[in-house]
Amino acid sequence: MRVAKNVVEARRQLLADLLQNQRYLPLEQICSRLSISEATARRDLVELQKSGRIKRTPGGAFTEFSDKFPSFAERLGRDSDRKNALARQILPHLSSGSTVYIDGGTTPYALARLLPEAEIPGLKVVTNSLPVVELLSGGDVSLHILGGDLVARQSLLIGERAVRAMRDWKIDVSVLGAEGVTKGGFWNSALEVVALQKAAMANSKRSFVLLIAEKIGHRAGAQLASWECGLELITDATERQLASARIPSLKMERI
Amino acid sequence: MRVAKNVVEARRQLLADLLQNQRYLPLEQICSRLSISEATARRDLVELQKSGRIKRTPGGAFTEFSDKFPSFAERLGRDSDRKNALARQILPHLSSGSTVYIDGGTTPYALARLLPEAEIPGLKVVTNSLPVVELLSGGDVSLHILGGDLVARQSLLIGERAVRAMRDWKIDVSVLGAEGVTKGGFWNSALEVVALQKAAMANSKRSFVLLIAEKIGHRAGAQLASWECGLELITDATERQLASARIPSLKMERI
DNA sequence: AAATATATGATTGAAATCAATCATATAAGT
DNA sequence: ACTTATATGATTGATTTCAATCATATATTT
Repeated sequence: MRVAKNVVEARRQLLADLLQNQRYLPLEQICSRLSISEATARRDLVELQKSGRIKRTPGGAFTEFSDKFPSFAERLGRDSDRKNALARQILPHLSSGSTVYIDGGTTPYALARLLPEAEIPGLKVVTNSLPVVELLSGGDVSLHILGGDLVARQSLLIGERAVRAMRDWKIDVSVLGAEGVTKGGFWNSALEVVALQKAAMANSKRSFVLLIAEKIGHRAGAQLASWECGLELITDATERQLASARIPSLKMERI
Repeated sequence: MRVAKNVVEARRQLLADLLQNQRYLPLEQICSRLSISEATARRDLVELQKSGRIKRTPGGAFTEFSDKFPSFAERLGRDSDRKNALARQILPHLSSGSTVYIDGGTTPYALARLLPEAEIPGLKVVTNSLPVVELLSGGDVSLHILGGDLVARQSLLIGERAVRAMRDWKIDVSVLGAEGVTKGGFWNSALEVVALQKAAMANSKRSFVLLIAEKIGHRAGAQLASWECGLELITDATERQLASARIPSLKMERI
């Protein structure tokens, strides 16, 4: 029987995500996980293959792209030029021998991508982000990982143990991501993420938030910091965008 | 017709490399690229799958993991059948809801490979090994990572912070690797690795060392434990091999 | 040099997979 | 409300894939 178009599309998206995570799924598993018949599964696979999002094999399907940290990889591509530009503003603050904390999230990850070619001698990197670890492992920065609980979909470490591990560090520069900023301060979605970011701020001489223009004026569930906390904003938003969201133009770098 | 062993091994290595690069190859392509019959291709795939270096699909094969951890991947293939067999002895000790610590090293890694299909409900995995993280992330075990300093070549976490993080845990079963065992006890090469393993033992109800027969009688730079520490040996060595190294036959499982 | 072990390709029957077709229930269009 | 379009599950016969078996040539061992 016919079902609503959006239902079909949602299911196919789900299947694509599932395959991103699992890399390969036999047809049988696709059927059982999505509770659909073999015929429908095949039809979905045909469509997803047409749009190039997956590849099929006899008896299953897989994703060509597999970054090990998939949902992360999805978001990664978006606006990556602009994220790079933001991250580049951080580099002057990273002196040789200093310690930088790179937070989870795609924008701070952009900084990690710049580090190998920046060649800052004796730089120590502390992070809770597995993609950052994967990217920098084998390079010549000294790499340190907070412990904690893995949030698989985000591939980052959080939880009480991560916060405790953070307290062990003296950070020179923290680089954080956020969901939005309003005149009330900085916002993020998950409490546990914010808890760790607060710990990072408390242990850092300076803390930066990288934020692309679209996120100006947005707020989310958990407040990271108010404007009085010394958190510094780096954004590519224009003066007008900032003014219209009534962001106080305190410490801030624009590009 | 029989061909030299090294030829076979070289061809299989080539196939593994090919798959690393291509991610997925249909059987037909494998045959033509390596100029081998379907039967031989299948046999090669079976072997490579046994050693965990590839995964098969109907009509082809693909690689599950990136070569991000190269030196690790190198050692991985060797003796993997036997390592799997050793690791399998651990499974009965992992009850649902329990917490297992999986140490760095290729032998404990073999255990991680068994976990997804073992499907132990509510199992918590604590580890200092990034390959283990990579393997299990996205699966349905609850995954926790010790913090610490990354040893790039080994892709594992060590150092004082790792030891401290370990103290936060109550482990049911620790699974450790070692360089050798003598009548004097268990040995490993690096002091820092041993320090972490000792912490693991101290926080575990039971601790196992997986050791393939060749390592019986070897000693290395740092002593992990003497025989009185309750560390349990799981090995595929014969009674004779053990006797000739004068290993006391205390707690021990052989296969 | 002789005996043994084994890697290979070919074959084969069984099982799995595939695309196509069909009836039907329900969404979307009028 | 009525008609049309289509997403779905079931079925089917053709095709593909698989593991097992076998004969043979050549490594390896004795």
